[in-house]
Amino acid sequence: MNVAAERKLTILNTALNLVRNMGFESLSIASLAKEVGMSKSGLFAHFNSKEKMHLMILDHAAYTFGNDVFKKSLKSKRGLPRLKLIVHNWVRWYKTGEGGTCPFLAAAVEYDAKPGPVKDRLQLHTNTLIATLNKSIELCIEQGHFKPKIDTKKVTFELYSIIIGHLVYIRTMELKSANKIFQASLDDLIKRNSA
Amino acid sequence: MNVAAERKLTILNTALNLVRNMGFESLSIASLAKEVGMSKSGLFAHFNSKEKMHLMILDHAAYTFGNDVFKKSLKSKRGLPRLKLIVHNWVRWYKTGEGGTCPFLAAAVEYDAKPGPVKDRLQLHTNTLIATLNKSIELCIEQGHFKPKIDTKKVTFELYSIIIGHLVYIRTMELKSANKIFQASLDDLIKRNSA
DNA sequence: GATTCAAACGAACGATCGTGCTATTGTGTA
DNA sequence: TACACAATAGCACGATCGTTCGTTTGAATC
Repeated sequence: MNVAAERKLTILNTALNLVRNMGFESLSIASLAKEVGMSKSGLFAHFNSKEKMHLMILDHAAYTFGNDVFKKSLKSKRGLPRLKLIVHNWVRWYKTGEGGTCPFLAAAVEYDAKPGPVKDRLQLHTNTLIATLNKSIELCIEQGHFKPKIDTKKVTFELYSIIIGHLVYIRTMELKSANKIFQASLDDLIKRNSA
Repeated sequence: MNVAAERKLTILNTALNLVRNMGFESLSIASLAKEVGMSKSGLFAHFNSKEKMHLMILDHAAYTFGNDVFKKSLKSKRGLPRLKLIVHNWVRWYKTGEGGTCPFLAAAVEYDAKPGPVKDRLQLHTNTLIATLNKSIELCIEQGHFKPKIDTKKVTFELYSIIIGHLVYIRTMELKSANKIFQASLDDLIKRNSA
């Protein structure tokens, strides 16, 4: 990889980590520069505006998430095994000490009520995420693992919901039993929809 | 009510609205002062520090939420009717145009990784919220509406999850069918646990 | 080795941040 | 009505914000 491209990747990875631990607004260009180890103006030149920086972080988050969660699940057989791996990868995103909250959730807090390019991008990525999850549930039907009659939109919603719920239980409440409860709910959800 | 107390209520209500639409960090003392219509230093005197302001907003959010969602549900008969009203009141919190995201979710984004009094308070309120929800589910068992054998912690988790999920579907994705999907999931959850 | 061009830097800008002061206003009580 | 005191305002502070500018560095090209 290019030297310049590597540098940019380092910046975006660092930025993503910071955003996932303190939100978007708290991430100043100066603090990010210090974290990366370069000057404020030097880092600024990579983005040319804070809004563009936010957009790039959002894109990088989507790219990273797509890789870590969805792409890595392709090595499992399509259908239920793959769906399970997706959930497993997803949950790992929140559990690792290096991780943090969902970057899209962080963006949502600050941008849901602020129309503009950032909110649009956030919406795009969130829609893609849900659509991808929905697709992998449809695959479960196709493979005969789930009942054909189920409402995949509803199942997608429920699965996404307990993942976000798990995030809150783990990070905000720091509940010891969060993993166990989540797993029980997940198993139950799968059982309800299994053929 | 006292003039001073009324003023403080106005300040806190305004602050809460702002927080629910742009997060905690974006809420500066100056911007809040302007919104309320008073001077920066005049408003500052009410809190004496930004951290204390965040704490008071958090407390006010908990108080308001407790009133709007839980206290107002007491007029319904205990058990399932009351639980349904709780959920109804809760969802209304997100749907009104004046509303916004969950203030505790907003705080979580910025404070989950920052140990200190604010995170402690956030944790306290979130725990209380979940405990109260759990209690009202236990009441459903007591009243014979829910099966006695169900794991109330798990049901609480699932109910809380779809409410948060609904919030994301409504506010971030702005999905037209969000209400319908949520209602279907809610009905399903109730049916699964009904005696 | 000279030239070129992008990357990074240091310094500075106006604006705003949170936070102290002191003075002034307003409210409730004697 | 006069007094006491809380509430608010005005002003200034150092720090930090996003941003601009001109300069310096470093690597690739000729």
